[in-house]
Amino acid sequence: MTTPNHHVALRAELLLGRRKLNTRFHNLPPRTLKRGELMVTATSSADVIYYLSAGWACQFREFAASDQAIVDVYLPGDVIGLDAVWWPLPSEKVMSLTSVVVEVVIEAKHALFDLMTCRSTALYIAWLLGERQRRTNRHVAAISSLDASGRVATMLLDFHRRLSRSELITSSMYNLPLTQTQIAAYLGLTAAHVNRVLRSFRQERIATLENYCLTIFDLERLTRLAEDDSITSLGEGLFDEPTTRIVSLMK
Amino acid sequence: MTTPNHHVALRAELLLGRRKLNTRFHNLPPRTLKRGELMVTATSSADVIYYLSAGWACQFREFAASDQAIVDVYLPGDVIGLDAVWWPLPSEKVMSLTSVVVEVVIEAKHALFDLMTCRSTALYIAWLLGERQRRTNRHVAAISSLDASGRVATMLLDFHRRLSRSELITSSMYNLPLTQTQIAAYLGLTAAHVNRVLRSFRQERIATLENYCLTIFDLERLTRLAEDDSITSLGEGLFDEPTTRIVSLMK
DNA sequence: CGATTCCTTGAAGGTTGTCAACGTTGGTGG
DNA sequence: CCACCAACGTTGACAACCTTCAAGGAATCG
Repeated sequence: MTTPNHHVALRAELLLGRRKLNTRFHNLPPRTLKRGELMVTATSSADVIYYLSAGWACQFREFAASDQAIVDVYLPGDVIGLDAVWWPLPSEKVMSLTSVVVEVVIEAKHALFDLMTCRSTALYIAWLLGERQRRTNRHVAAISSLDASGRVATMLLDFHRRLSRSELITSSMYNLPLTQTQIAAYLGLTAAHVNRVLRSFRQERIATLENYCLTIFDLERLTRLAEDDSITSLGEGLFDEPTTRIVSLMK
Repeated sequence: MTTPNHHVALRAELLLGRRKLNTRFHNLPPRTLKRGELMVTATSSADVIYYLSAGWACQFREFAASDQAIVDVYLPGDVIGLDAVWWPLPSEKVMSLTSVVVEVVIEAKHALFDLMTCRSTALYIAWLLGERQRRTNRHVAAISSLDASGRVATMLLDFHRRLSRSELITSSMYNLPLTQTQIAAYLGLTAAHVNRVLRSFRQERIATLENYCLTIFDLERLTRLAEDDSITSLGEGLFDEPTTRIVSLMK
């Protein structure tokens, strides 16, 4: 049914939508924020959509006082606020992790009507939301089924892949502006244990994180850690039928 | 800036979009699936969007053989496949947890063009994607910062809230068609430990899960478990400045 | 040079996973 | 109808992983 032509047409339409969205803020002055500032607070209504031109940011949720979970990390080129525009009060906040330059895509909720009137823009926005969802799904799977070293490895590789895709990452080395406390809040661990995992990575010559700069030594082993390494030997289950093995969640 | 008028207009537009989307499948015959069938497989391309009329389903990711993480659970009234339409090969699969009735919203990728041409439909689809993202964010926060009983409590309350919103849940009692193994895969635990938590809930007269039927006895305590209960006494941190306490992720 | 934040490390303890076994249930075929 | 089998629930003992707590060091900033 779906011929390659449709893929091409969809891709072209998405690119057009991105261009149209970008024209919205090319005449507006960008905003700059210092490290640690809140972008989408509970006070100001959340009807703002930002384009993150430079710097990192994170979206987090406060459970009780002094206990926060980082839900997502935004890198340069990401769009912030798409998931929160629809609701009057955001349940999460967005904070800059570094100095940050943002462009305002829309400022008030009624601008959504203009935005979604254009088909290519609407397609592009849905595409952005879908991509974000996919990223979060990977994160959920990693957090819920990998141990600490697997989670750290997944995070390091995810940042690396996203940076490589958009910016020019020369080699296996990039700037990672998260404190270990923030990494812990992102991965569902404690800062102490993140530190231990990083130390083991350093000792095993897999990767090292010094002064907020990550260097990957052994990409292959890092990738293996990020996948599920709980299966080291497969000798015992050799006589299982393939059906029970493949869909073991049921039947 | 954003007056109440815009909220009203947005709400009206969203309702219109939902109606328009529903008309797409009101003339198509629904599909029925048995329990444990795959809906969005890797073999058939993922260009399908379903509306889940009846039954439960789940989206899961396979790490290695026999190790699966359930990323999301779909309830009647949910739309399935919105996050995966854009990509040629889906990284996750969707499986029915019960017998299921689904309506086909779109069958092939090029139908997206029609869909997004209409502004109200485009708005509604973006709203659906945003709602899904919010739900996942809550899930991430719960998994990464709550212990086992907190996660189970969060899940039970989430299902209860979603069912109450759409269907007619008489009281604090609903059908929960997940096996304990699946609950574990959803919450990042093991089946054995889920069992222990459920037993403690039963013994403490908080809630009970028997024959896939959940009964909530003590809604208040369940809610307290779902929030962060790591703060039992707040006597020690009394002299902290409020600033360091509120934004402890930084500064 | 305090003061603060962040990194680092060790010891102790708790929560959770692993493994094994058994009981129950429901479905299937003899 | 019964026997068998598979899937699910249940439980206990033990180990592993991770957290908690505490303390100290390094770096940055006023």
